[in-house]
Amino acid sequence: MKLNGTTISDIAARANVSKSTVSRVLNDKSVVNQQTRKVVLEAMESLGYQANAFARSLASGRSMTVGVLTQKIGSPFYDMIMQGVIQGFAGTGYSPLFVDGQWEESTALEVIRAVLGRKVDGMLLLGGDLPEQQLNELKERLPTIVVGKEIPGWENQCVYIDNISAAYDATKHLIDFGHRDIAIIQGIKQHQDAMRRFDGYAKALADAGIELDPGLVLEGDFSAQSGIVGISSLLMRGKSFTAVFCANDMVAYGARLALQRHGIRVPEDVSIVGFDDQGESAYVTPPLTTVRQPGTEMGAAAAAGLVQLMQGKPCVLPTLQAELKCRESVARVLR
Amino acid sequence: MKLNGTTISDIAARANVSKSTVSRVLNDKSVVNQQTRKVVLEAMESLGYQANAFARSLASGRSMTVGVLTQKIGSPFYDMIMQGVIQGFAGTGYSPLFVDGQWEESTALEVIRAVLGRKVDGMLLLGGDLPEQQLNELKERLPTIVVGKEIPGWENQCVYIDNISAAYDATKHLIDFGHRDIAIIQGIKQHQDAMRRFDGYAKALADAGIELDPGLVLEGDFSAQSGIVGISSLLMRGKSFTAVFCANDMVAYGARLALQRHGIRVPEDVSIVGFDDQGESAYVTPPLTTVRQPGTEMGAAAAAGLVQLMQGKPCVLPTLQAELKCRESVARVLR
DNA sequence: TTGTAAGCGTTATCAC
DNA sequence: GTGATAACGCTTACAA
Repeated sequence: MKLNGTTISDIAARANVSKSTVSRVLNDKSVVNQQTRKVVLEAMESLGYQANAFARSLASGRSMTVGVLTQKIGSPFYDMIMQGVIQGFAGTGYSPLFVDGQWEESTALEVIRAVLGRKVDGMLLLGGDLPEQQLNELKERLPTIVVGKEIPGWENQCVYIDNISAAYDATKHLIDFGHRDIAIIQGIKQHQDAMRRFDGYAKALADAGIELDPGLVLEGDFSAQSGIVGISSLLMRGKSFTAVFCANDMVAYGARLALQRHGIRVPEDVSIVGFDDQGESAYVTPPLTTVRQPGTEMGAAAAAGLVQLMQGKPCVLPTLQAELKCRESVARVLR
Repeated sequence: MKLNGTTISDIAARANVSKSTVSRVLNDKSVVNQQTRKVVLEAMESLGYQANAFARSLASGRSMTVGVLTQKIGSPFYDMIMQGVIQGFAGTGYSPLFVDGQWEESTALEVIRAVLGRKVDGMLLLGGDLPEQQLNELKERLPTIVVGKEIPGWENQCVYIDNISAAYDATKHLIDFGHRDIAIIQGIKQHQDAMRRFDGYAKALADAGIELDPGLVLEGDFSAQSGIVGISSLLMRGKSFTAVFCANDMVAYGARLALQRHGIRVPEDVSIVGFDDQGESAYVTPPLTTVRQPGTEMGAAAAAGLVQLMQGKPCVLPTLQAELKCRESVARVLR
């Protein structure tokens, strides 16, 4: 790992060729004499040459960098996606530049500006709620793909799973196990995923001929704390229920804890299903039945698609399926 | 959010000044006439100017970017640190460029090369085990700070907590509660943190006059699975123990699950303490008693220190303390 | 306080 | 196949 400031000229001199030729072998595109190429390569090797990415970008107009806007580095689900994104770009020559929008529109706009100043060749938006106009301006300007959200008019530039049918399946699973009084603790209200998960829940109930009881739908914000609050509210009001569908796994953890605090057993007395299948969920007690979102695959698919787009090729994004992981937090209700 | 390719010349023309002047107001450093500055600023505003970071870096030699080598984006503890790093750089003008070493030396070296090609002004190393020589070459070349690890000869360039005394405290807590047969499920063997946590455990036992029973020390790798395996091994061999100190929280989750599978209650029959205090730990059942590592603070401190270093100032890194969070996974042993 | 001009390390366009 | 040479957009002495 030599760490010097060797430039293209140095190696040109060393190899007795012109800068142009060096540049050619560097970019591998145009044809260079086998022998010449070899000499140049050797010169690079011995001088420990490392191309200056800035000079390259400035001259070529391409940065080989893509901006990745996250909403909160550190959230379990987006971490999976980020992993996938990293994997997806590995070996493509593009480097992801992560910036964090912190769930705030103004912050998001600001970091996007910053990243545009770095002349990224493309943009990956992980979740988040940018105003439509900004979104479209972005899309106009450079290849952009959105992960974890469906946006009208962005067909083929969004990677997401069908939250409605995933939530439908989760709820139906509960119904199949004999549950009828199924509570739901929701995610952040304006959040697209949260709304769709509710819709799926409602639809499953409707299809099973179960009337939706507003007293069983609780607000929440994707946090464990909101799971605790949700259960407490239910209990305090004396609502009877045998199952809870949680907006995500963190909410499920909180719900499970609150239940146990009240001496209510999971799954014997109350069943729980979560959403996301974050890493811990297979190991909590009882192991959580939850909807697995293929986060890694989503990230990787988005990255791959973006690379296609940046190379001017059309891109086809796969339709990814969520999958219900049946573990041990759901039991058949005794009748 | 205008997204055009306006350059310094455009705004120079618009403001009837030279490029140099525009550059001056851009960099805020040298003195510019109040009136002139105002005109230039207005021109920038109206044209939606966004400086080209590459051209800037190429000309100035500074990139205002720092490379952050992570070991595995997505691991709970490093996520906390990353959060802190992002916060720490916010508003400083520097942007972190995250690259992932994947716990592999060759990968790490490769991504470091890549990041050096991007002419980062500094490096932040989050954990990881680079060979000493590479490390020192790096340090020679540019401001570098290591987080989560103590390296001899890098005094004042490492941010870490004292794992030995943290593990000592955790173990002592168990001892204070009357436990004497305390098992430990370790982290990855060569890992510095893992070794120190073992040392702290051993020291606490020794200080309490408890002989260390090799049959109670289990290998592990920081995964939940290794927690399960550890407990199973203990049980299979019929070892008697009343407490388990786990290398991290994931291991603790696994241990707790394995215990429950065997009908052993936590904390009534066996107490557990973890390490890290990842976000879920306060909400699992029972809420986990664990050592809280101030990950966010560590990341932020490292970032702040690096900024100092990059500006040629000396930096003082704070000594951060781990803290035992007593929750509900530890009980007094009945005698 | 402001302007001129020489780079910074590459790529890209022409000739040769 | 290869080599000049002009960009690329900005910073920075050096003058004015």
